[in-house]
Parts: sequence; structure tokens; C-alpha cells
Amino acid sequence: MTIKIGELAKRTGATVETIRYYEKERLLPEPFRSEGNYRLYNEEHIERLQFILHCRTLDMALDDVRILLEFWEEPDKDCGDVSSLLDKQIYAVEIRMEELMHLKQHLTVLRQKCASSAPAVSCGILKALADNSCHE
Amino acid sequence: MTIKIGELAKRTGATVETIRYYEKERLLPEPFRSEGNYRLYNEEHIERLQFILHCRTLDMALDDVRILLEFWEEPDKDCGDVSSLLDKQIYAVEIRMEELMHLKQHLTVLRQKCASSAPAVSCGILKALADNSCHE
DNA sequence: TATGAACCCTATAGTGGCTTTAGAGTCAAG
DNA sequence: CTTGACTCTAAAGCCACTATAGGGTTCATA
Repeated sequence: MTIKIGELAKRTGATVETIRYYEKERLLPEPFRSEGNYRLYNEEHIERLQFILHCRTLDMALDDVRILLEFWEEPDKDCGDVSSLLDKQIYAVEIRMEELMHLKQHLTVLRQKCASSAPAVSCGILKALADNSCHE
Repeated sequence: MTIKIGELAKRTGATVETIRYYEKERLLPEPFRSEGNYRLYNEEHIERLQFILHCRTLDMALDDVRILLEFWEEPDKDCGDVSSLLDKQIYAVEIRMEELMHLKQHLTVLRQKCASSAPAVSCGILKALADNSCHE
């Protein structure tokens, strides 16, 4: 069973362009080609692409995905690094969430500085952006 | 009072390169130059740069900052659009926060699939990434 | 057999918001 | 007069794609 790139895209939810991009980045191996030079994929490609896409839904960097794929390829390796990679990822998400909470706080305070419409010169939002009083 | 780019960077917390980038992007006006072709900035530049940086700490896109700067320049304009731009920004932050909460949930579940170290072949994390069972 | 639509190919450039690099010029102090 | 800190420009690099241009393949229908 072999499928062309459009079918692979349909089955995995990736776009055709992304698949070609992953190949260029060596995340996916070069597949065999048909007589007409079309890429032909098999089950292994499908699984590997799905693995990559699952990692991406978790916002992992492609370099991190590359590391995980190495473990996937060598089943005898110790997977301790896999766990710490995840810990790193979780920590990064926590940091970003805290940042966004502060951000929202600031934006909300700022938003309340102007009812809806006034001449710009007396707009509390613009004033607060000028002197950064929304951060104090 | 005029200062050179390094001093402007020091006072605002921006980097020298970022200041030059903002000039290229027409967020900052071209300053006068010294005999030796050095950029010379004044109070207005400092204020404008600070305005931009404050917007950036709120994660606003430079295109949105550009819009706010227009209002800043024309004090007679009605500032209704300023408020709705902020509303848009707040909404975007909320969406992103929800995404990150889901993300963290998935990552945490995934993390618990492997104690710390084992052969990769039996690592629950890698398995879950392969079949996406951490998303179900 | 011709043609058209749907698919596929490569190579290159664009996105955003900077950061980095290379190579050169300016200026004040020792 | 040299050293070192600062400044200049232009161009490339970063990430993870996305879009565009210009072409080739395949298959069904007229």
C-alpha cells in the first residue's frame, strides 16, 4: 500500500506543503518516487508524521521533536531525557501562562481608562501608554 | 539636549539594533545626524520609543502600534478605534491562555506515563505520542 | 485524440520582530 | 598615534511554516 502526498495530508491533517517542509528538514525520510516523480508513502511514514504532528500540537520545537524521534528509532536507549524534555516543555508553558495573566491584567486596566470614544488628546488609554501608568 | 543611540537604548531598555529596526519600519522618525553621521535623538524620540515599547510589553503587533501612534499624532481624532483595538488584544490573550491551559493538561498527563528512565521501547511517553492517547 | 481538471513537482520569497554578522568609520583618552 | 568603545550600513539568519510562480503528470470525459 502506497499513497501520494495529498492522501497523506488528508489522513494526517497536515498540509502538503508542511509534509514537504518536514522532509527538507529531515524529520521525514525521503520516500520512494513513482514513475512520474510523485512521492509514495507507506504506513511507516504515516505513523512517523502523526508522531511529529502530535508533538507539534504540544507546541514542541522541531529540534525537540527531532530528539524524540531519535528515541523512537532506537528502542534500546534509556528514555530519561524524554521525561526531562517534557518537564522543560511544561515549565515553558507555565511561564508563558503567567506572562499572559499579567498581560491581561494590564490590558484590562488600560481598557478601562477610556469609555469608548473621545478626542484622542484626552483618551486615557493613549495617556497610559505614553507614561506606562498601566504597569504601576 | 541630544543623545546618541547607545544612550537612548540605555534609557529605554531597547537594544540599539531594535531602535534602528523601528526607524527602518517607520515607527520612529529619522533623527538628525551629527557631523560624523551619528543619529541624534531628543526628548520626543525618547517618549515615542517608550510608547512603542509599552505597547510591545502588551504583545501588540507593530501594525497595531502604528495605528495607536497615528492617534497619538492627531489629538483631534476620535479614539473609539483605540478601545476596540484593545478589546481585540484582550480577546487574543484570553484565547491563547485557554490554549495553553489545555496544552499543560496534555503535557502533564503525558509526563506521568513514564516514571523517569526505562528503555525507549517501553516508554509510555513515546507510546502516547505515537498513538496520541494523551489527547483522549 | 484532444482537453480540462485535479493533482503533483521544484525553487524561491515572504511572514513577524527582531538578532547576528561582516566590514568599515568616528571619537576621546592615554 | 594607537587603543578601545562606540557608531554606521547592508545583508543574512531565526522559526515554522505559507504562498507564489511556473511547470509536469494522470485520468476522465468530449
